Amino acid sequence: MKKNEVTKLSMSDAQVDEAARQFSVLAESARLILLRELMAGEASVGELVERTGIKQGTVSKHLGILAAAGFLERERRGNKVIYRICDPVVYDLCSLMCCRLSDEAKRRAQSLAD
Amino acid sequence: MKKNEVTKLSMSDAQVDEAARQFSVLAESARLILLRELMAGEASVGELVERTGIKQGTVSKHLGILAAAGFLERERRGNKVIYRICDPVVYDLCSLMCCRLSDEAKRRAQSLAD
DNA sequence: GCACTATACTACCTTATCGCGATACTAAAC
DNA sequence: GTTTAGTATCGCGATAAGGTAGTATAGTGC
Repeated sequence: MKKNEVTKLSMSDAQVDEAARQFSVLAESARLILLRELMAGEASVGELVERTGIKQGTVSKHLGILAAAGFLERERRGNKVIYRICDPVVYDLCSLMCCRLSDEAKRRAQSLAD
Repeated sequence: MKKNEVTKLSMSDAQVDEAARQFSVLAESARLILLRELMAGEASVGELVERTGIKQGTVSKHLGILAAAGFLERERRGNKVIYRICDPVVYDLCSLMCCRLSDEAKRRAQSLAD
């Protein structure tokens, strides 16, 4: 499957639903913050709670959602659970979105200059 | 800003919020369906209503959301309004997600084989 | 101006999901 | 086996978003 062929007309409605579901997993500030932390390397739930200030239950829930979506993988290590990014696509998706945001910012600055 | 530097640790919480908002725009089946149609070329609201079977009010609303997010641009042509994709990033984001989905499918098939 | 078509806007209801607190589970340590 | 730290889950209230119907606005042709 080549990149530019994939999205043109070949997606079934079921695939569209699934894609939407995948995007919705990334459409949450808390989850992006967790991903951002995990981009620096694997971490346990407790470490992420400490670093982000998000409540434990909430962190656990979001990590579960990210793992269920296939972005993260879990590993039990003693009485801790380690999460790490297991799909490099995460980096690409976030990079694209970030570039897009900076471009938008430039565009808006341009508009203001008029 | 280089691609692989962007998302590592440099995003502020405000940028994360904005990124989440952008992803949430794509986290909707109806909007992905409209994007899929528009990937074949520009189209009017009426044409999109016809092709997708989605109600006019709903189509108009979603097109408005996509345009507000900077994915689409509007052009009034007579008594019709034409929409078209104005940000090529859309193709990349959707391609990445589609490739990811097919990979996931393969992974799941592999798991079933065990 | 008047009818007709195309698009946008508003209000309402429904559904989904977030964050939180409390609680239950799991594994190590004693 | 009991305790303790770490993690997961459940139930709740609140908030946000989607879909629809109805209405308003804008352009076209007579």
